[in-house]
Amino acid sequence: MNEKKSEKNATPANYTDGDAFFSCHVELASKSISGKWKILILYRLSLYEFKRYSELRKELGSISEKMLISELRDLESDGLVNRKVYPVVPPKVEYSLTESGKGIIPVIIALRNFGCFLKHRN
Amino acid sequence: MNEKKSEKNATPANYTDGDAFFSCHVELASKSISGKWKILILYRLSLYEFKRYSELRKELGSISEKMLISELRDLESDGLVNRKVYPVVPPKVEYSLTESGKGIIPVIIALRNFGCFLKHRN
DNA sequence: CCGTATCCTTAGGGATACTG
DNA sequence: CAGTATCCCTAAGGATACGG
Repeated sequence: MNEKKSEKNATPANYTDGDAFFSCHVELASKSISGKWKILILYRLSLYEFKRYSELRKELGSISEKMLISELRDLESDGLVNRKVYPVVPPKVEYSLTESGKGIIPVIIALRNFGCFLKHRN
Repeated sequence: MNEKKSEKNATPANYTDGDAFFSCHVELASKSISGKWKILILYRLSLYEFKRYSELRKELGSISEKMLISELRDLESDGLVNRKVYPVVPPKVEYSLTESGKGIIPVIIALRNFGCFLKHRN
């Protein structure tokens, strides 16, 4: 993995992958989580089997209705999030990660670790 | 890790962590890579020990001068990227990941895997 | 409860030209 | 080569009010 490039230091990381392809994959993935709220929403969803709209809203704190719903719609059309409507009154809607959506979990974990590291350096 | 929540399904992920803290870490990390180009820049830097400005620009293709330089400045002041100026003419400037910056590598790898997975589903 | 609909503001980002 | 300096514009995001 870490092959010597010069006599002095090793390359930080060689992912042993076709370069253009790799970039493309990273790009693809990062696009699906772009925006101020997407990863935080996905993170929240990853903590529960199902999550109601109102709960999500409460936990995310400062997000506006508009943003929450539009981000959820994006994630839904990307196939990362499932929306389940119960035909009851008052309305009940539950969101959850799809199988594809669960693929984001390792990313979230890595991000958590990185954030934790950032916080405690110095 | 995956404790049963109902009789039917397991919780997708319980990170066995203080919830508020966790969210905070994820948020912190995601802020430092927000923006259209940051992860792609970090990814590029992670592939090499040092990378010259012009090379970076070439590899990133469609990025504008303004964006590249401002993203690099952001990353620099976040302590993720190092800028080394050689007092020669014509000018030569090399960018590299700091030790903190290298902490992003697992995130990039996870993103790559996720992107790869997204691409090949169906 | 779960959203829409509007309006509004800012900043993210791009194009181009110029400089030490 | 490695940036600055401008100008410009769209869309991301926020606040609020209303609707099924």
